Order: sequence, then C-alpha cells, then structure tokens
Amino acid sequence: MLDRAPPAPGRTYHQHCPVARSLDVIGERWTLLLVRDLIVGPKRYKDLLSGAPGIGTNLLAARLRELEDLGLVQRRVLPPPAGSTVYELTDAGRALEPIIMDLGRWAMRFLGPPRPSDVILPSAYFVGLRARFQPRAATGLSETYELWIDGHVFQIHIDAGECITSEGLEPNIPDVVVTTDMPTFHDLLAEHITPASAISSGRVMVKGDPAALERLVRLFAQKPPSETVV
Amino acid sequence: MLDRAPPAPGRTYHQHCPVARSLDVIGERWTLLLVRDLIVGPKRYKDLLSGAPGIGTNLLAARLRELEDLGLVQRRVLPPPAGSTVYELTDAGRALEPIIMDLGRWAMRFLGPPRPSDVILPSAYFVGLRARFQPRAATGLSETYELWIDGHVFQIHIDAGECITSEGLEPNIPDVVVTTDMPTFHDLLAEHITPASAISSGRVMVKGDPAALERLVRLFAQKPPSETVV
DNA sequence: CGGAATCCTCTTCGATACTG
DNA sequence: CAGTATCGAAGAGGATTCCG
Repeated sequence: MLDRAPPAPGRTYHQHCPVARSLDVIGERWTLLLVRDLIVGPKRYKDLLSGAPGIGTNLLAARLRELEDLGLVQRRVLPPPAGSTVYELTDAGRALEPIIMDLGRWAMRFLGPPRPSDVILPSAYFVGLRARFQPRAATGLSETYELWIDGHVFQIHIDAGECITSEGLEPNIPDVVVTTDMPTFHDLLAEHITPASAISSGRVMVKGDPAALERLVRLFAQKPPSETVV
Repeated sequence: MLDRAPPAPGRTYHQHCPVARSLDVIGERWTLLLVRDLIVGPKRYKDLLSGAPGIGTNLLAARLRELEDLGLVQRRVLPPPAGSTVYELTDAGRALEPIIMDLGRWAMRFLGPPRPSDVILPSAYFVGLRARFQPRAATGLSETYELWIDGHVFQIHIDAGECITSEGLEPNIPDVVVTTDMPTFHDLLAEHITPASAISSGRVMVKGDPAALERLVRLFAQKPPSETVV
C-alpha cells in the first residue's frame, strides 16, 4: 500500500509550486522548530527533546529521520571521549536561517508578554537574539560574552558590527562571563529591570567588567535605545 | 485599535519565541498556501477552494476565519453588480510576501519536474514567477502582458526593471495578449519548447507583437539566458 | 543512560452530504 | 455560491518499554 523506500510521501500538497514544495518539506508540525534549535549549533537527541516540550519522542525521531532523508540535517558521532551522536544542519538546512529570522521578525507583532502557559527556552531565545541584534549599537564594539543560563552555555561574539552566537563551550576566551536564569535574562533584555539592579539584587552575576552587561542589553533591546541616539 | 493576542489558537507550541509564535499563526496546514494565493489579488471562496485541491471546504472556512481573526486577511464585499465577497490580504498578511518568496526560492532545490500526481495551479505559478523574475532581462523594457490561461486572467507589468503581477482583469491596456493553457505555459518558461514553435503549433495565441513572447520567456526563464544550452 | 520503537487516546484532517 | 454538519482516516501527544 504505502511505498516506504522512496522519499517518504508523508503528506504532500501535490502542487508543482516551489512554495508548496517548501511546505511539503518543512511544513509539518515541529519541523521548523527543530531547525531553529539547530541553528545555534549541533544538538543531541535529548537536547532537542527538552528544547521542544510536548513533541513526544516518537515524533522527534520521525522528524529527525525526515530531515536527514531530505538532507537538511546530518548525524555525526562526536569523537571520544564524548562519543555521543549529535544532529547538525547541512548547508541546505542552514540556508533556512535567514527565513527563520524573517519569520521571527514578522511574528514580533503577535508576541506579547509571555503567557502563563509559555515556556522560555534558552536555545530558542538565543536564536531570537540574532534577529533582534542592532548593528548600530555595536559600532566600534568588539567583545565576547559567555552566558550561563539554566545549565546552558552560550557565547555571543561581537565584532565589526557582526554578531555571532553559539551554544556550547567555545574555545574563545570571553571578555565577560554572565550567569543568570532565563526569566531574569528576559526581564533584562525586555528592560523590565536595569542591569544595575539585576546585579545588586544578585539575580545576575558578572565576572569581568560589570558595565558590559549594559552594553549587552543595548545590543539586543527590543525597543530602540531611545530617541536620544541618532 | 490594536489587535489583542490571538484568542484561541487551536494548537500552540506554548513557547515564548517569535519563531514559534509565527508557526502558531501560519504553521497549520494550508494556511500559508492560502496567503500565497491571495498575494496575486483578492479571491472568492470558490477560487481559494479550487486553488487548494484537497483542502476540504470545512478546513478552508476554518482557516479563513482564523486568518481573519488574526488580522492577516479581511473580507470585503465587492460593489454591485458583482456583489460577491472576496478575501484579501491586510498589510500584516502582505508582509509575508517576501518570506513566501524566499521559501519558494529555497525550495527550488527540491522542485524537480512535475510529478504525475502534481497539479500546476495558475495562481500559484504566477506567485512563483515573481520570485523568478530576472531584472537584468528587463533593463530598458516597458511592456504589459495579459495572459489568459485556463480561465484565469493575469497581467504582468514590466517597467523600470520592476515586475508587477496581478490576477484578474486590470484597467491597464496590455501591449500584448497571450492565450494558452497551463502545461504549455510551463513548457514555454521551462524552455522545453520555443516560443516560435509554440505559436506555430497553435498551442499559444498572441495578439500583438509575436516577438513579445520571446521577451516574456526571457524575463522568467528558470535557467540564465543563453549560456550554452545543455 | 541516551536513543528510539510501541502502544493507546485524542485531535485534526479530508471527503461527502447538506443548508441558507 | 458560500459556507455548515458529519464521519472515517490519519496524525499528534503521552507514557511505557525496549535496545546498546
């Protein structure tokens, strides 16, 4: 009945149209969110599972297999001593990054404050950061931040008006190390609290120049820095 | 007044992330394809139904209501004598156009030749045309084409290196009127047949300058014009 | 222990029939 | 023509079990 060998038919729109085909490929539930999570770097199965609450392990396995068959994702076995298998984007998968960013920017109009049922996931949040990066605030700035948030490690590398973010420990030596939790980090970037008060209340710890936290906030503030800046 | 957050999204990812929110909004099956079909212009219910084979009328009604509630689409009643209600994109909906185009361009790598089960839908095809438009081929060209294809009417207006396409009869007077069917038009743009042979075989009828058909093909040819033909 | 296949319930989809 | 109502089929979500 169902031919299983050829590229899984799954559910197709049966339209000879590139847009429809794109949805055949990445239009199923969870698929694009998995790509989003892999933008910040390779991930293990369990990391993807915890980064997509509600997906169910069977669906995750199915989606990863589809993504692998389609050539958007590839499995790789880390060298010893890690030895674990990770999933990472191929070039074709990485080509989705600008589209995902544009989608995020487009949907900012629907993103109100977090609802009670909403979770704030570190990896997803950092993908969003790339979209919100304000190159103007980075002019003349060259700095590397390492963030420890709820057990995740991120690096943000600012140089020449560019922003590179990644998850996991990087060989780069950071200028500043910031330790906090997700709600606090969100309050900080949403400018519900000031960097100074976050530090003094102990919700954020900074190793290095404390003023770096203010610079970090300015780089990703949701609202323009204010009318004082031209 | 400002829209409030979507009231009851059927199924939500429950993530406070703009990308996830975008998929809450347009990630359901058929939704983005309906937006795609509306890019070329307002449509009636039955046009949307025939432009999305397999959707089922209940789903179409549900999706249109969701899109309306979200403020991406609005209903409008045409003035007499038409009197019919049409659906058209709002500004928020139209803001998806570049993203849809990018998705289409990204998915070109998956779009082989039409499969036996594939349909080629006129409206969808014309959305794709916008993505494939080659401004270089249009330098110095100012021309308006009217195309009659399988009961659909399209206008393609080329001026100053810009391409404007729309569905439905426009007040503009076209320079050329082309009449054909969808398979032939596709063969033409895919350069499986030449404009000359298409005309001489009667598969295409041109009212106006017959050479305009060659210009039209050059504007949207899938392969760069006139390298060495494989 | 991480990675995945298996069951089972629930929701959504898709096609048809039906109504204002 | 523009939808609503209905129902079988398919997919999603969650817990558990299996494999290495």
